[in-house]
Amino acid sequence: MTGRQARGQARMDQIMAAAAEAFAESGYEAVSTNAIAARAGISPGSLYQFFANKDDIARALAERYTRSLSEVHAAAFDGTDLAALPLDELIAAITGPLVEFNLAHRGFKALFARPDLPPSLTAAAAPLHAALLGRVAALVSSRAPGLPPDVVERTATVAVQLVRAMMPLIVAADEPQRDALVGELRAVLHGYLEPVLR
Amino acid sequence: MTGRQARGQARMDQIMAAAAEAFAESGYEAVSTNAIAARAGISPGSLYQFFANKDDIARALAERYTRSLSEVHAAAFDGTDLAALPLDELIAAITGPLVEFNLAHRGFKALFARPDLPPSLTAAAAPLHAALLGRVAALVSSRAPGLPPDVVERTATVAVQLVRAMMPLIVAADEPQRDALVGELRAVLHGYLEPVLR
DNA sequence: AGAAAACACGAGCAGCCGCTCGCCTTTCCT
DNA sequence: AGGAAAGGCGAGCGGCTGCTCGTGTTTTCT
Repeated sequence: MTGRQARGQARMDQIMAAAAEAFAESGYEAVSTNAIAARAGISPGSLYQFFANKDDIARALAERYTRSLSEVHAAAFDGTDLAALPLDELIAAITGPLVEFNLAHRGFKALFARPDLPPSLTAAAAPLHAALLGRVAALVSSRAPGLPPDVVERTATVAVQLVRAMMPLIVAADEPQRDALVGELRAVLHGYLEPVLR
Repeated sequence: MTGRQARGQARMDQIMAAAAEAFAESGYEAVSTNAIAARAGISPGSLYQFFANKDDIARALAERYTRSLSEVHAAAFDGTDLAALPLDELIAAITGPLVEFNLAHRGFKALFARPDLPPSLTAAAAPLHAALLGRVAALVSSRAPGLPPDVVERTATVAVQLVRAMMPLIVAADEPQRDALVGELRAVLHGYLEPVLR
């Protein structure tokens, strides 16, 4: 592989970092490509040497987030034997890494949480979301073996939605309040799941 | 009051209806003013005879939604003596009208649920949101008199957020699934609130 | 009837957007 | 050393957007 990989890769990282910041501040479509280039300290032309168009930048960012988040999922779900844990600890073991991820990558929400995201982003996020749902559903099913499949899936959907709903509150809060809100998230999940899992 | 109130008011309603549809379909900034005018069957120039600019259309829509929703709130909270109701019925009495409102006005979410809405909209929605929070907080406080004020407020914030989180799921679902999801919403609220209210 | 106000039109303006293209510089390969 | 690839630049293009303005029509006054 010849080519300028060191310099080029560094530029791509610069651009993606600048884009992530800008998207987190102002949202995807409010940010112009020229603004991203300026923020990265390069010219508009240089930006298009590495990315085909604006969507491509988002796609690359999404891919990076997706990879990172899927590692978080793997660590959270495949680490210890979750089936044996008490519900409280199960919830804490899964929500903990998710909260950390969202705190560390604040641009993530800005890209994926919007209601009208570009199709390329929906496509990029779909497999990850489906995998997460599947993992949660498997967990629900294993802890409440008698449950009909449609109830399992609905329960998983709602649980995932609850986490996504509380995340903006948690991320936006300052440190002292944040821990309390994480506690509330766990209380919500516990209150919802405990009766279902008998 | 002289002037063309009948014709003019009818035009304003046309424009707002067209805008609400378009916003619900594609989101606020994806919709051009020329597209709104075309959809309303009038020229771009005519549109600007009734609205100062694009934000003004959103503001007028928001105001209409706000007024309507505040009536819903009033009916839901001030109707019967909620303090005497069992928790299940209290939750049902409040969530019911809210679900109905969101089903009837699907443009509402499109305008207010976006993370980066124009400042004029945030300003328009803020008092309503604050009032809702206050009502919920008052209810929580009256049912758990010993609770510290900051806990009351946090509980109300979370409860409101839970409703807002489940609403997109409910609105997007088809009829048979919808009722199940409304049931889930109530189960979530019950599971969360019951321990807090002892 | 006649004047004035309100309504309606639609070509087109200024401005921004995503993106290109011609030209130069730096880095790598042999 | 010298050629080729990769990186870098920034003026500016085509296109779309929110919005205007001159002109013409309809309605409501006295």
